[in-house]
Amino acid sequence: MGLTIHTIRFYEKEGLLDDRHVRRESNNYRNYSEEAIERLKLIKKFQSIGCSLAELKAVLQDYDTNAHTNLQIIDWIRGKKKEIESKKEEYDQMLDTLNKMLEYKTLLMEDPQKAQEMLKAWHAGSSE
Amino acid sequence: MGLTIHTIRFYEKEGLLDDRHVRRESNNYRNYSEEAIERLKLIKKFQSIGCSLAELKAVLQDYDTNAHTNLQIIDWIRGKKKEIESKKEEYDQMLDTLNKMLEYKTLLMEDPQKAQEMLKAWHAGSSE
DNA sequence: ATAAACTATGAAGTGAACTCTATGGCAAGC
DNA sequence: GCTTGCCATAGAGTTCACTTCATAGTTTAT
Repeated sequence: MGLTIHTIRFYEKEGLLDDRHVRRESNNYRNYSEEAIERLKLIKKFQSIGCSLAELKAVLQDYDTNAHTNLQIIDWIRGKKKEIESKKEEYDQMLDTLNKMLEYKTLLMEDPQKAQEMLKAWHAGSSE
Repeated sequence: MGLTIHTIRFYEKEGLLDDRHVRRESNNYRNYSEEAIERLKLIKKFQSIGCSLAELKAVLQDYDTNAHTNLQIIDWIRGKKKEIESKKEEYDQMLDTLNKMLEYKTLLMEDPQKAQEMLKAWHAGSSE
């Protein structure tokens, strides 16, 4: 599933997987449960959107101890949603920027003079 | 602008800023041009969407030498756009997941039994 | 039954992106 | 004129997330 054995053991060592996820066979070899696979997928997903392992560890532990922190978890989820939404906006802005760059570079190949003008107009507007 | 002096000097050392951006005064102190500020903003933006400094260095250098690589830059921009778009999709999926988690956790506080049912349904469906 | 290929452990190493330290020059305030 | 504070440099240290290494036990293939 795209993770090396070393990475998974590293996660285990860091406390992202516990006894429920990793059992030992008679020869001391690791045996990963279905839950482990679900959890690793979850880790990959959250990680890909910028969560650190430390953050994930804290949240996952809270999450599965089902402790007295449901409200805190709900807060965390809400916060994450906000983060993701603002990240998406940033991405939209970047797409705008990239589109401008693309337009400029394309124009530069077709009509360098007009490209120059475009550059000036852009610089004039970007001071704000 | 949210960067320490150390970070900026580090960028300079790494070749992300050059003579056009950083001039020296008679006492050898650095003097940053307007272009430097624009460039640092650009770096911050691109970095925040996951570009490495190495990648930025390469692209920026190509970009401002105005060398024979316009087509390559255009390709890079197109590639980046794709990346950003798929990243945005990932974020949407994450929002879904978070919404489900939120729903579950909220339900757990109101009606633990129903929450259990929800969890089972979710696990049954998530095998795909 | 012996070698090849897997598993285990703890610990050291890597690369990215800073961040800090040590040392010293210059400059302004009291 | 001396301290305080900013600037300079080179280089060491830090954090994160792995990744590799050294060593040793286990399983499988020939």
